[in-house]
Amino acid sequence: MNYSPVLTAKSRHLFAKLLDYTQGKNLPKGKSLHAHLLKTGVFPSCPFMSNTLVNFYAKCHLFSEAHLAFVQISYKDTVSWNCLINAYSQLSLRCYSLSALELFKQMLQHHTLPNSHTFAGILSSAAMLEDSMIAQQAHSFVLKLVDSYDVFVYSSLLNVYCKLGDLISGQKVFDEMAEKNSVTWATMISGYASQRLTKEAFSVFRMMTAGGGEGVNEFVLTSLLSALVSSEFVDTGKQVHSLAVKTGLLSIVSVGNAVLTMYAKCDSLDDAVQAFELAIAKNSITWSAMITGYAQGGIAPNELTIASVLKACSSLSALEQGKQVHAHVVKNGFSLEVPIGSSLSTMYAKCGSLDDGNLIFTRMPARDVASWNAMISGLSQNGLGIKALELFEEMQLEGARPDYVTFVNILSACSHMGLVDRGWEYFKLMSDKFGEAPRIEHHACMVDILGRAGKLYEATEFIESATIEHGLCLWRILLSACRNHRNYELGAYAGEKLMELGSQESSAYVLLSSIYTALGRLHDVERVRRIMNLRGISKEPGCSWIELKSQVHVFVVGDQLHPQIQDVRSGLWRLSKLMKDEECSSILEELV
DNA sequence: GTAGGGTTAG
Repeated sequence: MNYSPVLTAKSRHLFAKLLDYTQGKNLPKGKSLHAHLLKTGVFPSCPFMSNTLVNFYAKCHLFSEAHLAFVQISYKDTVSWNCLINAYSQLSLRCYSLSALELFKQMLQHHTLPNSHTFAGILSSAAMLEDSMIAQQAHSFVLKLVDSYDVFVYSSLLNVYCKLGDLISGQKVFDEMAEKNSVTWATMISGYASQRLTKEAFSVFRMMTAGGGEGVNEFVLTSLLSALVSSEFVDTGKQVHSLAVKTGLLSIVSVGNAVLTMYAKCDSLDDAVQAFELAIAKNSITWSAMITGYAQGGIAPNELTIASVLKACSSLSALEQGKQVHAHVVKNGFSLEVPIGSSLSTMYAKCGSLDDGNLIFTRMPARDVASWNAMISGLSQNGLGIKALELFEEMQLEGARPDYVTFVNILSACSHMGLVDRGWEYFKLMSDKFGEAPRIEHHACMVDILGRAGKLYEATEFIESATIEHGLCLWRILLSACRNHRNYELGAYAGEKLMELGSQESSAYVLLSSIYTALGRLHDVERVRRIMNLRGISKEPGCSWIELKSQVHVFVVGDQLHPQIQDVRSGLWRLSKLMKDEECSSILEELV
């Protein structure tokens, strides 16, 4: 069946909607439009509607859906292939770059002619893989198939040569380009910067700004700043810094980070610290840069700075960097008093290095409540709940006064170990002995304790008698517990409460509708879905990643793409079987 | 009518 290339007014309207959903990553609406297009036969026979659908799933990061839609398209044209190839190459992960190249091979085998859009993606995959063979092959393809000097393709080509360290070829491509834009300039500058060719990087920048400062953006500035790598450039660095202020670009986090790093590399640690303290936006890179700056600078920061850097290490679980700071503490002869001792033990405990944390903790001349809390929570989170409770007793013997955080920690320890009575005991002790009114966190812990232990009606009664605001999260915890214990009636009750209270969490709605499905109440399933749509709540695809040998592996729900996905699945199956005996398989069942 | 390129740390 061939589809007429001319769209009716109605189809044109639907097409505009699909584009709209793609931009807004509106998964539920896009999916229901997909179903409609399938019913009317527009998908998979209408080429550009189908291509847009592939792109829609790719933009929503549902790659298996995108792949499936792509496979189903009746007549795959160049754009169909490009949608999928570029979706993979944009992920900037080695395994997906390989998938992009594999698709390109298949595209050629299907006698589909690639065009400039194809090469933009293929070249960025080649850059990701730092594969010079692929780069050269793609280059000769470009010379044959892309007639004009397409600025996208040539920027990618320039980029791949820069990544390979071949600045001769890079400069040649750069010179040949008829049209240059900010991306081109930034790429050329960063190419020279990465080879520590500071003079060349700056001469490119001067060429760029010769006709006024147009086109200077955050990419250009960060690239330029990265070229300033030693103290001889500190004055130049200050000029670039002031340019960043003048243009207002300093408020962008990447620019702020680059300024900080520049000062640290130019041995101007005071300026780096000032840049850090004045930074409007900070992220993990900011902290990382500051820590490295201290580590390389050899200048001893004061106690409070060390403490705040250690705190950053804790929240980022940055054990290696935390150790670097510890080395500084030792080298510069700081004592283990508060705040340094406290933040050090906290850092080790939060990073899961309990023995080191405990060592610091016991050596401290005096401990503040934060160090007690950190050790207690470290023990509890690493499966040593009994030890956590013992430490709580020890804390009281030493005369330290527990605060509300302490109680959150010991209640969650009780929850992990299934200690219902102890939980109640501590919950009451909190107000009776220490005059601390239980907060929402403590209520949440209690619901969790009761829920895990299967005391679902007691938990319900607890929630309904609680005189505390934000009861929403309590019902949410109960709902999960009901699902785990397969008490669907009570689960439906909790779910209805959540909807009534106007929960915005997609997972609550999904759970509730799955409970109604299990109960066979299909019109209720429909009702929940309707309310969810009405309130504009969409289900974000679950995504997780781990780092192995400096390579990040990403997994999305329904993933078919990871090269070892079969091994991962069979591994999960094995684990699930093992866990069946332990009666906790419900968590894994959803994964497999 | 649908698809594309670049930066900062370690």
